[in-house]
Amino acid sequence: MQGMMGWQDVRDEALRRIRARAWPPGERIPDEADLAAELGCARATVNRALRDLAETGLLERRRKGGTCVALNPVRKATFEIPVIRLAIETAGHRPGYRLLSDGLALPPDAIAADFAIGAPAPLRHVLALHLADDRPYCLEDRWLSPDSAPPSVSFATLSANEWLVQNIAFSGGTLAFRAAPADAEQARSLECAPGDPLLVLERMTQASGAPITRVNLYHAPGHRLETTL
Amino acid sequence: MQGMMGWQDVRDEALRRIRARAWPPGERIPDEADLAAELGCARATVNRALRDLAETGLLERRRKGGTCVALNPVRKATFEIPVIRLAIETAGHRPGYRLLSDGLALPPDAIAADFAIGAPAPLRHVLALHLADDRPYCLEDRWLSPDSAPPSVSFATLSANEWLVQNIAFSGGTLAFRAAPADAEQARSLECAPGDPLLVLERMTQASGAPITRVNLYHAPGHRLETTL
DNA sequence: AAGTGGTCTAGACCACAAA
DNA sequence: TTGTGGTCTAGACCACTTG
Repeated sequence: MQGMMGWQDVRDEALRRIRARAWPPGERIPDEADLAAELGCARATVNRALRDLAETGLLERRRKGGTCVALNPVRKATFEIPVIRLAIETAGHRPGYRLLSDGLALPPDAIAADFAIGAPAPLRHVLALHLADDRPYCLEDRWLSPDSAPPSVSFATLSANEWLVQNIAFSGGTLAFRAAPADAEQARSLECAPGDPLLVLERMTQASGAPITRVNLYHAPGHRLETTL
Repeated sequence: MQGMMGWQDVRDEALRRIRARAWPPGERIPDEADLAAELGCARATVNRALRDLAETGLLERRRKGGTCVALNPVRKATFEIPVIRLAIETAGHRPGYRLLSDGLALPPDAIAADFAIGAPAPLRHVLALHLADDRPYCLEDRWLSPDSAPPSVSFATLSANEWLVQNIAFSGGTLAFRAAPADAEQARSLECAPGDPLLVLERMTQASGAPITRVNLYHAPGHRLETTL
């Protein structure tokens, strides 16, 4: 006995063979049963290990087709999207929050399209500024479906971001990054110059298929969103 | 028998209870054995389902502590980072590539720090432009460790991006997004105006602990990086 | 038709952390 | 100390897909 082979050990051994080109890119590797026999463990253990590598994009698995080393290992980067206030605290700063405006308004076409509204209808529009150590951190520009938050809910002290996370059953959505120049209003809020490049995070949130909220987060110049591969 | 309960069914049922507040945020849920008995399946099946929900941040699990519904569900967004050429093709465009410069140079301090170089030493510096339908798509600004690519390797027709993916055993690294104004040279390459906001993707790649390459990808104005939650 | 991964099961032991 | 999740096992059946 060469010691207990846990699924992580099996995964590491497979990784070693891939990196050593013992299993070259594009090649088919032995099937689960053979590997289990060779490594002296159950097939379920091998399955767990190879499934893990497949999830990270290093292996491609197909029934009957077997398991191959991916030709173009697609890197998968994972970002954690916490509540803004927590992100600020985690970075070691004192969070602050200021509601700038809150009322009904006609959404621009791009937003209306996201809400799949036929006829133009006013939506609740909330503008708020998040601060880190009293300096502008990001500008929250949010449109809300009437179904999501009753008008009685005030975002004066608790950000919509936080209220929604705690009160709405989230089920899906999309996320996008882009860069955009600060317009006059954004520049005033974020205390930067108009035209300064801002990192924009666009989020669309749905619950049970229906759009709940559409938010743009305009981050102050210099902001970096980082993760580990 | 109420039909076969697969682990995905168990996961969906748990999701339903979380959203219906039958399992309120912060509360402890029944342990695996109880759920298995209630749902009429094996504990391993319940384990697989709850582990899945824990990975997405909806549940928090601790040995002996049991399983709780997360108080502030941290969303995890996953981006797929393919080879640039494939990203362009996937978007339905014809990929193009042009090497702009390739030679030894002294890296700026920020880059040198990433390579953990004590004394200033020249590194291989590659500038290349990726095109989509003959229009600028992104500018690749890359520094290479001497260990990674032998000087004999030419990036004239095959991008460094692609060569590295296929020839270097990747093991880890970091990724960051930020927004930056185009400088004069970037503007010329990307055919935009100086100062235009660019979405910058900074990537640092390591193999077995040693830095391999450091790249900045400057995306043409208007570029959006999207994903699904 | 047949090979391969996907999953379920029942039982067991272990590791960790809370009481 | 003890409860809970983490994992392994051996065997089984099924689903998909390729030849």
